[in-house]
Order: sequence, then structure tokens, then C-alpha cells
Amino acid sequence: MAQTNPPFMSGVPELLILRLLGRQEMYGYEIVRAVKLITEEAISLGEGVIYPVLHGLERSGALKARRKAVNGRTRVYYSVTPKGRSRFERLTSEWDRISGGVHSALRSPEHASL
Amino acid sequence: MAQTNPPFMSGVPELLILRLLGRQEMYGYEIVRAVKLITEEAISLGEGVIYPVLHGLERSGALKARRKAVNGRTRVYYSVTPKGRSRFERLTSEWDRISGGVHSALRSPEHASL
DNA sequence: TAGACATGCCTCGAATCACAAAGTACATTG
DNA sequence: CAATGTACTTTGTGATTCGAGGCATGTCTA
Repeated sequence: MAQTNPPFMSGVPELLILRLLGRQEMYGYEIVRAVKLITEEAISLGEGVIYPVLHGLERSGALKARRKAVNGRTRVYYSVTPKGRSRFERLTSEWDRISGGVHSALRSPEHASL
Repeated sequence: MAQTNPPFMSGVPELLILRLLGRQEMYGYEIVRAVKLITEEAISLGEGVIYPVLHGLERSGALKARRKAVNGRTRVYYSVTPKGRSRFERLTSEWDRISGGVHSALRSPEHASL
């Protein structure tokens, strides 16, 4: 039933994709598997998530694509542009801010005086 | 224009509210200020976010409300029910999973072999 | 030959939910 | 009286995550 707006996932697919493509170019199907690996099985993204994000990032100039035939199949390899790199940095600092804030809240003493 | 789906914020208001009300009962306007404090200014939620979440959690049985007159004004104090507590625990472990996964991804070595 | 399974890309519909802005009302203070 | 702080409410918006499904090719096995 396509549980939408799943808690804590907004922005995450984009962040992870930019992270992966910052190391090396990759194609969609490969990214699906790679996400599981780098998140240590904590996060799993389906193709229905990956491809739309990829297309959106390409359209906004954060990624560029090149088609490559391998074994009679066509793969679309993506790599980050300078624009994508700065987007990744902005997102990363956003992530640090939010997750830091939540962490403070969760760890803050049980009977702090407000 | 109400920047919607702001990165990394989905589920966060609910988590923070449940966290605060787990310590002591509070009313909406108070929560708005408290969120800034416990997140160390990292996160700030407007009333337009707090109140709808409060109503939703009450409707779903996670919170109960009681009205209290103070200084000629009426305040609605909320406190968590057992249902709310277990919801908080579920959300917390979700948060740990996701943020742990993202953290792994961001810290994972630049040239890991996938 | 057929069947199953992995690879590889794509689209669709659904439902959510965080947000800004604006509005109401009363109290206090200068 | 005007301004500010308290306290609660409603509305419109739209970006986005997700599952399910479709299509096509390659490989492996019985």
C-alpha cells in the first residue's frame, strides 16, 4: 500500500545517491544494491525510488548521465557534476544539523528544567 | 510557500513531541519553545506544525488532553498514554536504524569496494 | 525447449505531512 | 490606546517515498 512519507526517510534517498556517485559513477540497478551495503543493511531502497530521484537530479543539473552498452544490455551511468557536489554538501550539513538536534533531544536528561 | 517535504524532517516533529511529553505534561505553545531548547536551537517547529500533530496523536490514542484555566486563559495540557509510550519506542528505534544507516554511509571509506 | 531467475530500466497511483501565513482572542505593559 | 506576548486554530500546497507492475534481455538448468 505504498506506505508514504515513512518516518525519517525524507531526503535520505537523494543524500545516499549523491554520496555513492561522489566516489564513482554507477548505474541505477547497481545503486540499489550499493545502498544496502554502505548503510549496513539498515536502509533498502527499491528501484521505484532510485530511478525517479536519478532523473530528478539529472534534470536539475546535479548529475550527468551516459549510456553504455554492456553484455548486450544498456546501462545508464550517472556521475555528479560540480552542482551536484555542492548540493551534496548542503544536504550533508542539513543532515548533521537535524540529526544532531534529534540526538540532543533524545539524550537530554529526563528531568531537565525547561 | 511552505517548502514541503523539507529534507530529513519527516517524522521528527512527532518524535520530539512524544519525547517531551514523556517527561511531563505540556501544552502546545510551551512545546514550541521547548523544542528549540532540547534540540539546542538546531530545530525549530512552528505552531502550524505542533498543533496538528498534537491533535493527530490524541485522536490516535497516543496522547490524552486536559483543559486547564491559567490566568484567565485556557491551556490544553497533553500527556502520553501507554499507547503513546510504545509508539515513542517504535519511532525511536526507527530513528536509530535510519540515522545509523545514513551515518554509516557518510562515514564509509571513500574507495570502499562494492 | 522450457522454465526460472537475475539483470536493467521504467511508470504509475497513492497518500502523506511539514510548512508558512493568517486569523482569533485575551492579558499585560508602557 | 497601541503594542507585545500568550494560546490555539485552520488552510493550501506539493514534493516525495513507496509498492507494484511492466518490458526486455541474458544465463543457467533440467
